[in-house]
Amino acid sequence: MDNAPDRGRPDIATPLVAWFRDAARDLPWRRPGFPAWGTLVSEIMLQQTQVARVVPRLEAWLTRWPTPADLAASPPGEAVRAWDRLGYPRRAIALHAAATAIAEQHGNVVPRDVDALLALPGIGDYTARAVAVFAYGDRHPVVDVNVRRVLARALLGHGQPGPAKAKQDLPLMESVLPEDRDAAAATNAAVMELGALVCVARSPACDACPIADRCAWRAAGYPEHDGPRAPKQARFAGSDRQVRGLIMAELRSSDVPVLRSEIDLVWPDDAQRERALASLLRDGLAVGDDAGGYTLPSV
DNA sequence: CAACCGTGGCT
DNA sequence: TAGCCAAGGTT
Repeated sequence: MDNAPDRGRPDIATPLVAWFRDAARDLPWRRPGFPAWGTLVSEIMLQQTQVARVVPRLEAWLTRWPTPADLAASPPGEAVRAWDRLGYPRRAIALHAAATAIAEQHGNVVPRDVDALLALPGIGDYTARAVAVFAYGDRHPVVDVNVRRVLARALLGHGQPGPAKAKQDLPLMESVLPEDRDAAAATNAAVMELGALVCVARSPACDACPIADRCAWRAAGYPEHDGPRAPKQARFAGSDRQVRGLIMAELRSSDVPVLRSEIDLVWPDDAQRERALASLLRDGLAVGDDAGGYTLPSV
């Protein structure tokens, strides 16, 4: 047990892991024996998507496709349909492609190596490490928005994390991790859970925080955020994203090709509708057939 | 690096 | 209620 903090920083790992043992939510991917494939699917579903919306889709997904090869054997359009309304349906296409690569190039076993995971479509810096740590118990820093916020507050004394910089937070999280593998994995999960349940973006529950006594932000009197902020999300109403979503809803709900005349009904602006449809075709989320209809991808 | 990519919960 | 925010990734 080596929990010695680096660089004179306070030890947040020990109290957070102790807190996590009691406070951790009972989530599917924390069940004993949960497969690495399930962890991979869950992490992709969880990208920018709340836990409560993911859980039911995840369980249905794993029942239908218990291994990567099972998913690879279905058409990608079925993955898009099962994705339902989780949003960012390109993730479903990427997950299908990742499953195909795992089945064909990795013996149907989800890779354990971070670089091998990074080479899969739809898997970036966060997801690769999350799979290596949460599915395989390896020792890597896992940095998502929750972790960035906890570190910004507890260690740097900032109210909010700055814009996500290229891997700048990885060394900081690394400095928090105990040497021991299992303890490091638990610390990753605990910091993330604190950010999700207690050290939330708005109205953090500092009274219930297990590291309030060593929080730099609290010690500094909760200064307002000064540095650069993360960029604001683009307006959704009236956006191309909304139009894409409306077209995708049509395609998902139809067993037969959707005619142009039906797609024309989902949005009044011709140019924007055409732009959205073209981008869906480009992304492989929609396919045009010979008869001028559109479907989800069947191959 | 900035812009883009869905959908819904929460205050 | 309008806006913020969510276990990010790709281009």
